[in-house]
Amino acid sequence: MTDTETQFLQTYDPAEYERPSVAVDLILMSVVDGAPAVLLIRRTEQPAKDKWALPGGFVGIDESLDAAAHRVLREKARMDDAYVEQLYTFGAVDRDPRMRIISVAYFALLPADRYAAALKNSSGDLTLARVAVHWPGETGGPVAAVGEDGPLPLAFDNADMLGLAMLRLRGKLDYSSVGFALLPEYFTLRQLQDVHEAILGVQLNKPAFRRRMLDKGWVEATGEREIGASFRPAELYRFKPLSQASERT
Amino acid sequence: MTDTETQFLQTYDPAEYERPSVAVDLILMSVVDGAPAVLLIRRTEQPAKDKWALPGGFVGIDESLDAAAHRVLREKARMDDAYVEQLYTFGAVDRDPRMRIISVAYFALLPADRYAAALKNSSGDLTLARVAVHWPGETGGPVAAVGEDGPLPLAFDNADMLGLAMLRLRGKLDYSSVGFALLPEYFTLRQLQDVHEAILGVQLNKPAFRRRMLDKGWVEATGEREIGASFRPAELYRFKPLSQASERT
DNA sequence: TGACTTATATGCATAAAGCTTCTATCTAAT
DNA sequence: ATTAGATAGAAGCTTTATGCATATAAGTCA
Repeated sequence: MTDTETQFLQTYDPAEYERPSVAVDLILMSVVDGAPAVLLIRRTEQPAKDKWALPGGFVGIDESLDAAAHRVLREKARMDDAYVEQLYTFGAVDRDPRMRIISVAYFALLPADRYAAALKNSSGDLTLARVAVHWPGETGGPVAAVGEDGPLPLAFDNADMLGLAMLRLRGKLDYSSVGFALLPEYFTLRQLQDVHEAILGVQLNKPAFRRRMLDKGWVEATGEREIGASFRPAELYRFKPLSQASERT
Repeated sequence: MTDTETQFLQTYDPAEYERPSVAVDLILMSVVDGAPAVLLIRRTEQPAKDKWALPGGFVGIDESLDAAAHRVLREKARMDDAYVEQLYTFGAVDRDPRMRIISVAYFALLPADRYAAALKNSSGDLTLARVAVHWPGETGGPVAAVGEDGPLPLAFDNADMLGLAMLRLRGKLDYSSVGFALLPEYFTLRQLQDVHEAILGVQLNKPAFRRRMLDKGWVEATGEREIGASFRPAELYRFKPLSQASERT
């Protein structure tokens, strides 16, 4: 910083504007039993008491947005090392009845088996709800969450956040490697296709899907085969990031 | 709002967290003479004095993010009625030396001829700088702004914002109708192709481009032809939004 | 051993996209 | 009036991606 900049700072009044609160919300998704799923927390306090909310938290004054998202992932969702990507910032004036809160939504992806521990210790305030998308393709719009015993009412604008996350996921699935964040390290091409079908909500053609995945160069055959299959075991593949950094954001 | 929520609000302390400032920055782009261009404002105050910055402003406590973006478009960029879309939120702790400022970047598009009035009245503090993208395809990364007399140094993280805007634009150009926001109401297919080539930074095949545009059903022939052309005048087309709402976000 | 089921490969039809070439239509020069 | 020059626009061929049907391979289990 230059000397003149330092001088400037001493005369600057940062209290000139009334400031909103800034939060991050996490759309932590997975694919469970052939359907997209999202991690929700039951609200025990007002507002929106007893509704279900995305894990979130306020952004600290000395904390970057990305750091806040990872902190929420750790502390509220009890997970670590997920694929995390900023999604959209929700800034309607009345989106939270308490006060003005601007929320930066992040979406995060983890394979289904990574949720088991967190859900066990949660004593019912955490749940991995099925996501019910009622629009075709990439139409967009809010989506609902469904638990074991029916629909789970979502707090605030969380249905919109969830809808936008599904939209983004559908859009990125085919030209980026996000899909692999939903699978364990070793997987069969059938599992990969199941994940794609769950996210997209459509059936895909098997030979074409397989060809496309292999042609993209994202997957690497291991020579190993799955075990415990009732019939012919499929070959196990591994995700192989492209050497050329040629992915969209 | 329920009675219990009202009761809750009376006991809630909104001053619990130290809050960051929230701003919006506008990447207002166009295509001028076959090259992408962006509207910049010369900074006359510290910090980053004499550097060039994207038009921006703080978000009012009773103002939505989208409303703030449109206000900046009107007041700082002196434009109205542009295509405006939220891009990304920049939240690094030290991105502004004055204080913690989280900035929600919006990108906006206007045809080149719409800038003339604003630039005339601006007495040199506004400029429409050429955007120099040095990465191919959708690699991503910061990009530079170039004025009449060479590079224009950008303030803060504005080069990153500009880079992300170019990336998003490249990504959306082919499957969404954003390209038409850069053209006047009536345009030739050649003009449309020129815009696409400027944004993408590559030459496109003419017959293929024409077929694709016509097949998508986005353009509508008017029967009119351009005037003043030195040779055979091309037919004028008009943008025709699809009846089915089938666009990605 | 053979029926059953899924994995994997192959061949064909269709559709989209790139490339080349041809024709049409205007201006401007002679 | 005629023609050269330049671009618009159309048509045909080739290549490539994708959908679909089918054949073969490789396991389990009765």
